[in-house]
Amino acid sequence: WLPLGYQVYRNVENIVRAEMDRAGFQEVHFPALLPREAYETTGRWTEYGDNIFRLQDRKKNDYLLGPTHEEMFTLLVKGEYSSYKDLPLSLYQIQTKYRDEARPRAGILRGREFVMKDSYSFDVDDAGLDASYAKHRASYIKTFDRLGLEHVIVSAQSGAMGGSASEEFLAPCEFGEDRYVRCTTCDYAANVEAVTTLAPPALSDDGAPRAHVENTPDTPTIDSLVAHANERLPRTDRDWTAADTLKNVVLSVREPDGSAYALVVGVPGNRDVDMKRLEAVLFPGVPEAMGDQEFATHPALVRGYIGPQALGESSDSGIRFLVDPRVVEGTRWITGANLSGRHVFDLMMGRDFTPDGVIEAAEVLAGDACPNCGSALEMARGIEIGHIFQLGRKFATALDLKVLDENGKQVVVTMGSYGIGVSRAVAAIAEQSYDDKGLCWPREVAPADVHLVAAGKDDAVFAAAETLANGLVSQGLRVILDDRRGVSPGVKFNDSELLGVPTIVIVGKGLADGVVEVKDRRSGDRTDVAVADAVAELVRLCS
RNA sequence: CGGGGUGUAGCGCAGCUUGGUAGCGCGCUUCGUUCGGGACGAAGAGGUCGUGGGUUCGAAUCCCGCCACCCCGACCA
Repeated sequence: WLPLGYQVYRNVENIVRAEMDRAGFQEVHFPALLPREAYETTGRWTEYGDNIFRLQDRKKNDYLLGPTHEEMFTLLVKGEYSSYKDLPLSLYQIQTKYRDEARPRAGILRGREFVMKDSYSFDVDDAGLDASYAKHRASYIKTFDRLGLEHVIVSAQSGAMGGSASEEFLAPCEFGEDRYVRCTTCDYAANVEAVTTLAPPALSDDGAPRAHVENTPDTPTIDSLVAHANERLPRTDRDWTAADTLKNVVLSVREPDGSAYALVVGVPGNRDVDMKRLEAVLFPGVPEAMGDQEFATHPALVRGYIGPQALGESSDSGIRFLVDPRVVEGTRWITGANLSGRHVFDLMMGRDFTPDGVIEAAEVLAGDACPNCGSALEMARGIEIGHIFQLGRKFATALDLKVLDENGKQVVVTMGSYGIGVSRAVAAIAEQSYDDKGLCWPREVAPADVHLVAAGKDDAVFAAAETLANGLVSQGLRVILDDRRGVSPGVKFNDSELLGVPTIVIVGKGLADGVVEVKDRRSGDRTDVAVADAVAELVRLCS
């Protein structure tokens, strides 16, 4: 962090802290260097996988650099409190976190060391957790508003945190790493990982044709299959499309204990399997495309012509088979016949095959139906700036955090955890506010209130600029004074726009008429202000 | 981890194919002129060519290893 950037960072951190304090949460501070034990107890020493930085001290004891602190906060509360009267309680810290990310990138937006504000709520019952969650949610909205960050709240997957309800705060940005959908009519919004598919109603099988196997040589891909079907086996009412086919994707899923199993996912042929969604629903299992070698050990699988008849845990192959929610009872599909060069047509779900269950793994497309109201969904990208979880009792149970309730009975505490990426927020603000001239900081986070440019060569200009700067500082404003001698005005003007301080004041040729020029960085509007009134006017502008 | 790319002056890059005196722009230093929208002239400073090895009379250039960084994918505040 260089001087001006660090100033912005500190402003962001202070706003986050102020809003936490205002909500009644208390700040604490843990070490980043933590002993292994607590993380071993909750299983996250292994479950968190390669993302933890692990190290040993001189005595060969294991330590980790904290990726998040649920365990430590749980132990803190366990040590300090023992009564329901002490709850509800919310604690937070603003601290450097370490995660050995598979792919750090984009500078400050995603580093392996970053600053996060993490808070944790503790309640005796579910209603209390709901209230604490709502309180954090409201506090986050206020915080991001103050930071000048446009944000959307979307349903999310809880992933490695576990727990039930989870929402993300995303800053819309075309360079964001997260994709999310938003309903065009109702208020539904969700990360693509968490979108639920609106399943069509089941169809009756009255009068439906029997399944029939057809020769479809050289059609290992969906495109070639659809083309072949339209040419040789045309429908009378309309053309075949990829959506009429059932694509069966073969995967190998590795469990945390090291074991692996084969999984086939059936999705309509017009959609790919979205690995992000798949990972989210299979967590902590880790899916990957099945390798050639393993593929060869499953004789039931005919590459390019895999069909559901040979799949399912009750079938001869015993291979687990899950389908997209759109594959409902009575729907008929073109799919592999488990024979090279052949496909089966009118294969009916429920009549001709029965999968082991349903899985949300097909890619989400713009225009898909909203699970709430059925209207079209639109797709956008965003930067994840906050994430809130209802953890429930996972950590409290593992670490035995209990309090006595009003009946004198031990009850397990229920928890929430809430994060804001503080250092990332700096990047998100920059991404949302820059223009073609440079940065354009919202006033509350800007590295200064006023960027004062002394434009000219006369000593009088520099003297007046310095006097004005002192006047502003004495009124509590933060000022950058560009008093470089011998640098042409154009250079200074451009630099002031590049740095993005919200108010730019030019002391220059107007001085002869007793005025300075006040420019709004964002709008570009300029006004002349009498030198005598400048301090008062700027104090008003910057408040 | 899989795929692609880059390391040469403070920054951005050319040179490498075809081995032989290390170059351009910006920035920097000094002097002079200029001074409200990225000024001009003159004179300068500045490089173990990422790193280790090999081939060669000779390597930034060819060969092998390693390291770092960037981009795309899976992971996340």
